[in-house]
Amino acid sequence: MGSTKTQIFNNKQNELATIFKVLANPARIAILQYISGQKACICNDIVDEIGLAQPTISQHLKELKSIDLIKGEIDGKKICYCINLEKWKEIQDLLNSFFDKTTFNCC
Amino acid sequence: MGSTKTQIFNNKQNELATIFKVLANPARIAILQYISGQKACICNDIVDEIGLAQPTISQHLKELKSIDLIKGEIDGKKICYCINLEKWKEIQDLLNSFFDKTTFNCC
DNA sequence: TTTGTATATTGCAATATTACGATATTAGAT
DNA sequence: ATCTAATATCGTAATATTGCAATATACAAA
Repeated sequence: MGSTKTQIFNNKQNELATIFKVLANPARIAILQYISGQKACICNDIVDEIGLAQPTISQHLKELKSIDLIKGEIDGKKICYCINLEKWKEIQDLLNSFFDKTTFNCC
Repeated sequence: MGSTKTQIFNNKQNELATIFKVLANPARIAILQYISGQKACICNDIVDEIGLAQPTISQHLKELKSIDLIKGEIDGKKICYCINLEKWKEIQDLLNSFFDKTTFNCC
């Protein structure tokens, strides 16, 4: 008890929930907005910008990476984090198809 | 420590995160899909359909109601839950505007 | 090769979420 | 009035998430 019963749902439902979960945090929203507005995206800049401790930011970046929403290119001792545009669009389409399919109403 | 530091983020970011959080559960996804495909949407039907206990479903419905994603009309001793189409579209637009604004890339 | 800087990982405390049994509430049926 | 069915609420156990200090790693510069 306590954990989500993923076994009783189908893959699509679990996948959607996972995507929503990654986005369900204001720090991660803020990180995505910040990354997408910058040319050079370094973790330490994000730390200064967002106002959370460096390990916390690093953890959030890891979660964003877990669904390939961002990608990090190593650049010397820094890492340049970028939006993964391809995946970004793919997820937007997936969410829209969820919203479009679930629109039929009963009342 | 432990709870999200909502104070350091702006209203839009927190609002988006809250919406994503409500959607970040396969049971709630399944409930939305089920409700939208039915004409008469009663909680007990949902319990049978989803396979979670009645109090659990009731709690999930409450969370969906908390952002007005669904509305429940009392019908005798039953309650007819329906997608709130207006809010549904509003949220879809909000998410799309987030995805569209955050698309600019650095790499 | 030591030093400094950027980022990741670990471990842990605080808090939130998920699920459900027990119980309450509400309303129609008997 | 009492019974029954549908739904909500309460209380609680299990698990997940958030955030951070401490520490590790990786690399460039001195």
